[in-house]
Amino acid sequence: MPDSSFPQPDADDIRLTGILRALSDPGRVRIVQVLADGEYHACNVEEFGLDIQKSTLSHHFKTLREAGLTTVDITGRNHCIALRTGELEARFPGLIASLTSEAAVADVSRRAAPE
Amino acid sequence: MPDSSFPQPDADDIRLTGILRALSDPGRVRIVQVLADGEYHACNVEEFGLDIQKSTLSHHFKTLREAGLTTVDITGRNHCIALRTGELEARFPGLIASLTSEAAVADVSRRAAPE
DNA sequence: CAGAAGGTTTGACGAACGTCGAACTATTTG
DNA sequence: CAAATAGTTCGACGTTCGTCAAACCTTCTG
Repeated sequence: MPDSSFPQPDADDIRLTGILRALSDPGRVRIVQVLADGEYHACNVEEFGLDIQKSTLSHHFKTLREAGLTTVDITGRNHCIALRTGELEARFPGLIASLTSEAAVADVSRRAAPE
Repeated sequence: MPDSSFPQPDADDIRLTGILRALSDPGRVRIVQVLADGEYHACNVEEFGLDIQKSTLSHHFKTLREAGLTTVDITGRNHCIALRTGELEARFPGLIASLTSEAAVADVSRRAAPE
């Protein structure tokens, strides 16, 4: 059960447009791809290698969670997030798989257009 | 071959982040879903049922085309667009299929949250 | 209990975005 | 050739977004 102070939508309330809106930022796509291993990951900057401040990262976490993509686990002062893989697959079959495929990860890793 | 005055990226230059950026607008997602039948569709407002002005629609067409999602065919004064289905599938397998699945179309059709 | 550690929240700022109406271009029709 | 048609481009507008630094809140540690 998710922590009540970090609300997330019910599975039925996850909207495709909300997901796509959340994934319009390359950094957030990267986060989802890192989470694709199904594990919980610590909510710190090093974990995702994103060269942004922690307040910005926290904002991205919030955006992903409110879109229904992630869930949070809090133990002590450590926050961890994970993909809601099962619920997302049930709702939009194949979507997460295609976004975290080898081709997708390779494309996002190569950040911008090679000049 | 695409018309030179409506440039589109080569298949290899289609970026996932570009696609997701283009699809962050619900109207553009809707357009892609209408195009999912593989046919060319006229570039007019009625075709997509989107309650926006034609200048706005044209802006959406441009965004989709520059992201590599669509291609244009011009005959006389009629412009038609189609999804670049094959190239997109080759580049990001399963992505378009998941975005235009029955579940995805149903979700986007039900525009906002039911109160 | 004082301080450190791990993240979140707040407020502000500039950039990017969706939208529209008006002007424009090219083609077809009378 | 003049008017109509199909759609794009331009310029302007209000809004939303990503970003950061600073303040904040909990939990852990000495």
